[in-house]
Amino acid sequence: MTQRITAPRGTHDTLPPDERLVALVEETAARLFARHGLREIRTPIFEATELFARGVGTETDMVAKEMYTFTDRGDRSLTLRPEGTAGVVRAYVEGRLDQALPQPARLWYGGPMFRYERPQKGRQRQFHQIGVEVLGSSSPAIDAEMIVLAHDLQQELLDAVCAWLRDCGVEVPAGLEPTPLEVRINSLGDAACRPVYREALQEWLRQGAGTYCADCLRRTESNPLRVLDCKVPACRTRNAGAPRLQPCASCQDHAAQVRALLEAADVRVVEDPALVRGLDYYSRTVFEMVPAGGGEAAQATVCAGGRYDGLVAELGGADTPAFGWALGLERTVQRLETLLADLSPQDRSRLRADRPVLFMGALEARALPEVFRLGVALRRLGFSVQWLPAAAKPDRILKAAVRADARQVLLVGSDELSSGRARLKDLATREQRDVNLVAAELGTCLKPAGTGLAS
RNA sequence: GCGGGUGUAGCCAAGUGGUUAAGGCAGAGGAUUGUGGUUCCUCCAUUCGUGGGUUCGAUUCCCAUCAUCCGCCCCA
Repeated sequence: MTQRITAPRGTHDTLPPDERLVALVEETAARLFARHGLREIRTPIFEATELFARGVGTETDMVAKEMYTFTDRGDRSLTLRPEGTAGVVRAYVEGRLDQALPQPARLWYGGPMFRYERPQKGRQRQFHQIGVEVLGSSSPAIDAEMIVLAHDLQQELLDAVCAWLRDCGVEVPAGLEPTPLEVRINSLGDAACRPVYREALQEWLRQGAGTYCADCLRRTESNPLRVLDCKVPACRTRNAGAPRLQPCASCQDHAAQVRALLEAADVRVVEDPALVRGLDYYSRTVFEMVPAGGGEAAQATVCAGGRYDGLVAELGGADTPAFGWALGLERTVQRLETLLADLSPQDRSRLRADRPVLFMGALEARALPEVFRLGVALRRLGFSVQWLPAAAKPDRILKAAVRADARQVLLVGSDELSSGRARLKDLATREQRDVNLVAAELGTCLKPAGTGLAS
């Protein structure tokens, strides 16, 4: 046998029934985005390397060691995008969306991202994000609106999956759900107050240098805020006495308003002063959604984002405040999968996009064209129809119909061909009724199947 | 990038330095003579992730490699 080619490390195929889960997330998100007036934006999967270096920050791990960078035949340095925001901002500036769209511009995107990392559960080299970006407003109401959106999306997803299971005729397992998410939030300050704090913190850390772990010593110089996030117990204790950010008046005000608005929307948040994001562009509000109860799974952050008021200018646009977040598609699907975890193989096999309303089979080869013709006509009328592509005995067709989870079944043999009539059987009630072999007429006799969200 | 675990069919999984690698689920075909999920029968790994080595002989021991998982780093 020839050498088999496998999927590259850190990539995966999406196979049924997960493909439905993925589509459900995409559909649900798109629906919710539309309600918020967000428009989709599609940007290239690769960009000039310089874009990420400047936008995300040269010192970040993402840029320093995780980029898929290559040189094309024109000797340009290009990089497979490791995140979505930089590309969207680039397009916003390049496409003059500050003028072409009413401000703030409300955008969403989705697609694959690439980071060269050691794969683990919840962390792939090619993964997918769905994200939102609102550019052109510094209002705390935007922060709050987008965080509420992220929060509500998760609930809608659970509802959508449950609805889908019901449509498939599968019992929704009681009490079986993913651990609830909690929204953690922090303010990083702005261009006025953050540098001052950073300096002060760095100074404080250097004084106590001897008592910190090696990572923290390194981070003291590269990214002092991150020291506060260290998990080593000794460092944690020590950090309790670290100076806190003294946000300037406007930052305090901003944070307070975000808090108040979230409260008004009944979204509970956990203030987390240690919350630091790994990308340089964040300012003021940052947040992430993690399973409540803290650290069971290491790679469990489902959604994260924040305000990035300086990025647009950094990338050559006008001074434009903005807010955005991204959710990890695989991590989201992983959570939803817990709803399917306990299903029997029988139930599992019923998980499909669309339950057929009719299953057809030919009893003799000469009836096959008629079955085919009817099937085509019914599908053109909008019905979900399946059939056995070869003549078979009745019990065989019935079995196949049951396995396809069809509502009704129609057998066509020589008797039916000559009379032009056949018996339409309901698989649940076993009742049969006489129908003409005319698609339009047949259509009126078909019982609607559960159609899920597709309808 | 660092440290560790695992790798037998689509899934779960037994197994041993020695001719033919259990079993279950799923899948395919058939029987019960134009009407179904039961039952019954048959089939479904020349091969134990891959490549070397040790050995008379390796799925079993050793090395390498690949993949995956856990922790760290970091992140969605």
